[in-house]
Amino acid sequence: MTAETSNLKDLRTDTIESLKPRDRILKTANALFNEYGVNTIGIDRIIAESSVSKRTFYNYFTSKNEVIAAYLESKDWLRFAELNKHVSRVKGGAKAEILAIFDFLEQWFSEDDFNGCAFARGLNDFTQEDVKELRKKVDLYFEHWGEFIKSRLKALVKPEEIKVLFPQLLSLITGSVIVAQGLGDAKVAQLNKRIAESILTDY
Amino acid sequence: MTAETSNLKDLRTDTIESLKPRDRILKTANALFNEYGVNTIGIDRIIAESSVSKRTFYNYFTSKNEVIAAYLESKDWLRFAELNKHVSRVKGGAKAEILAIFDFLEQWFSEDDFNGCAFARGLNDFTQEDVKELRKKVDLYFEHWGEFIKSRLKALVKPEEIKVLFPQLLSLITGSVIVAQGLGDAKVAQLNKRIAESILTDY
DNA sequence: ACAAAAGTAGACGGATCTGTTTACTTTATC
DNA sequence: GATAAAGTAAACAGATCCGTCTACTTTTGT
Repeated sequence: MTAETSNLKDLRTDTIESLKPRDRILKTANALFNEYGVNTIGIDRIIAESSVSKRTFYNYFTSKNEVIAAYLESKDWLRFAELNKHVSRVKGGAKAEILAIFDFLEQWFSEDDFNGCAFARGLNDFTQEDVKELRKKVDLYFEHWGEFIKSRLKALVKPEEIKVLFPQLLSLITGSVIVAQGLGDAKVAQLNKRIAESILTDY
Repeated sequence: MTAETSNLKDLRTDTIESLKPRDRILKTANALFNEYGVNTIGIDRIIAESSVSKRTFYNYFTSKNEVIAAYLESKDWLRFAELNKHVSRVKGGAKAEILAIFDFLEQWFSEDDFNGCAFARGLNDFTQEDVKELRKKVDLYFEHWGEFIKSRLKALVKPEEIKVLFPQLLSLITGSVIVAQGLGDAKVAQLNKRIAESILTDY
């Protein structure tokens, strides 16, 4: 995330009116993209709901894709900021930190604006040539999960076992998201935490 | 699926030229929707690539949404037709049949046109009012997974345990899809099969 | 063989979307 | 307080997309 980019965490506590134009745009875009997806939301809608003129919009962003990129960057940054904050309170080493992911997920799924994962969406949305840069943001997000999980696994298991445990844990995480979204059931995170415990039981 | 609707399995073996107009449309739409998603593909593209006139298109389908609906119905029908065929060869009762899902998944992920799950996409694509009917098709698909899995679990465990095991198994399945798509790794299905074995180990 | 059905080709209207531009107003800075 | 920066409002071009329609040709059934 660039230095001049506000992050969404700050924006969440402010009212739209109190924000500067650029942050109003970001906050509105975040809400709309989150609810309806980046494809079905147009620039005009973002402009109207953020009470900003079109000229101002294009003064801060050179294109729609750039807003989407900023949206993804913010999501990525915020998700891991919150995850790290959550995990930092956990005592018990690498294993406990991995298991804490699922408590974090349950919390996330319980937010009233939870609507699936923007990056899982992105796997499907950003397949065309003109959105390759956005697809890179998606890949980055999954790499961040890789860094988070593998750095903990390294303290627990041998390198060969990471090749098994990492895809398994990532499946449990992403599967939780889909099931929570599809069945509307946040508790699935705790059910999958039990599985994570069992596959890490010897460590 | 309605009686006059051809299924995609039949269409796969035929060349485009040998097919009747309606089937050419379906086959082309299937390929394009699968690769680029239903939102980024327009009617004109489908018409051009299926070598059909616009009039003919609208003679068989009253709207774009109707083609998407037919596409989803075909996918749903074909997926469970193949899954049931796969499972029917398995000896070993309900548990073995559940585990066979993951072999089926690996096979699916290894297809060269694998590009994630149309219904996981649909969870995100079909949120607007005018595509409620399409969202219903998505819900139906997940209900079919529920029927498939729960009917087997009933033979193995008590009803309360189904409430735990079903979301867990569905997470492993959907998580496999996302990870296979995101990391491009079909082998994740086998890794998750091990987990499924362990959570069903006492049955 | 001939009429009806089904097909092709493609123009067209109306809507929508992105991004540019013009004309004017407010805000901020020195 | 004057000037420059930043904002509003909205028209506009160009592209795309869905669905309708006209005009013509091919196929099919009896």
